[in-house]
Amino acid sequence: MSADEVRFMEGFKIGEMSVDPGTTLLAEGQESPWIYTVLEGQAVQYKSLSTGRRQIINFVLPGDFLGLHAAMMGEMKHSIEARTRMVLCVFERARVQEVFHGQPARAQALAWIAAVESHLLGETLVSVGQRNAGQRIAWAFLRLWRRLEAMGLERDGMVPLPFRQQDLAEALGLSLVHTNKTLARFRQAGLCDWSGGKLRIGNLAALTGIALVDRDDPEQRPLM
Amino acid sequence: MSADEVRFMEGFKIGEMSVDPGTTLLAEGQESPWIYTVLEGQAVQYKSLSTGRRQIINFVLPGDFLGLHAAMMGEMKHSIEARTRMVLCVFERARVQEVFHGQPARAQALAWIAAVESHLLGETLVSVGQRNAGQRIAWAFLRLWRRLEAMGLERDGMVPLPFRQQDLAEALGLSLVHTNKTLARFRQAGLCDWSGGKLRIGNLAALTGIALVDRDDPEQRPLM
DNA sequence: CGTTAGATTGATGCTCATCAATATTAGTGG
DNA sequence: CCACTAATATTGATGAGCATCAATCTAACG
Repeated sequence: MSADEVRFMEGFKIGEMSVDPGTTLLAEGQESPWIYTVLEGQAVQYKSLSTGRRQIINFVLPGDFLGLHAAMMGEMKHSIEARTRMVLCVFERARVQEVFHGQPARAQALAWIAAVESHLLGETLVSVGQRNAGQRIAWAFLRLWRRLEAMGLERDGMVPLPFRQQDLAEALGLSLVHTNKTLARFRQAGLCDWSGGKLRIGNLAALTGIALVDRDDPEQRPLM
Repeated sequence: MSADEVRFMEGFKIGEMSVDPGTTLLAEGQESPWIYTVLEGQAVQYKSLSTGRRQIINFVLPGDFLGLHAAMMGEMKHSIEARTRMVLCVFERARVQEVFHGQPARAQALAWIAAVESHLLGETLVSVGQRNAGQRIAWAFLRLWRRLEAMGLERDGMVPLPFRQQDLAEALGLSLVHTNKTLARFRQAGLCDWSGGKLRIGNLAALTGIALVDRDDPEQRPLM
């Protein structure tokens, strides 16, 4: 996935950009003239409800492409908010059209990105729809761990995970309190420890066992 | 969306195909040589867990494109099972590559389809993650009603909805029993009546009020 | 050193899952 | 055309998981 995104951006880049934590990169309903890929930093992608609730759709990691909906549909269908300082590659949204005329590899990469996004959302839906709190958290941690490790961000058995418990709760359709208590149980059981913005997996096998309610093989998955 | 799909298929079609209810059109993990668009009939799109549970990812209606994941990623990431007799347009998966070389409109249509799919999955995730049983069902009914009505399938104030309560439950992450009881409440309240494979909306305003916990305007949405 | 964002912990009760029957409908073969 | 079977829908009872409310605690920061 990352390889495709890199291929997509080459020679198409407008510039680089650096933003502070808390910055809203793209806003729901907005017709941003820019789209991005993430070089450094992490963010959350969410949808808001009028009640003030939010559903976090995805955690944004280095290598991710931002603005697919803006690129294809003109406007964003969710918002993206930085959780750390971030460095981004900036592209002009309007020029996405060109890609489909005469740049087949890039066009395909874009469609690929979209297909993978829908695949991952499907997986998330399964988790939120069918699993209990512990299973959802275990699943999310493993998914994040794998991606971050694959990006080479693992150090001393830990990966950077600079989100709030509230973010995780909103990603998994849980309350903050229940998320907190489940995290405490995991920590006590030595399964994993997420604190200070770092995630450490204490017992990979056990955590996998909890998360593995589906038919996926425990091996590395190509799309993560 | 439907318009794009039609554009995608023209002059690319291999043949038509008719299947009986219960047929599995595409199976999770399978590398199908075919992809489809739906001319008639309805189906469910789901992912299975090893526990026997299933998460229904989407209800498939006429006009839908089937096999995006197979087209872009080689293998299906979910299964599709017919719930009625269906008539389908059949295409050769292998030829999807050609689309990106020299058929920009079709390539764009494909990317559009993928983007819309990810958008709709995001909406579903919000529903399952943030709303209670009644809200989820109201939301699902309105979504289905709009699409079916837009397809011209409304008749006598009813649209065909040939799914089981179990299907709806699995789509919304609810138990069959609770779904059934919520449907009974809705029926008694005169909000809507789903029985005999037909959905009738009794009180559109009230149902919308229940479902409308988000910021969407109550008007027709372009992507449905 | 006060202020604020985030994390933690306890108490309470509602929503919803689960178990278990029974009712209904549709489909099938004699 | 009617018993027989299987699939689906319906209803009641029970309790677990989780949301919610309300404090308190910790850490970062100007």
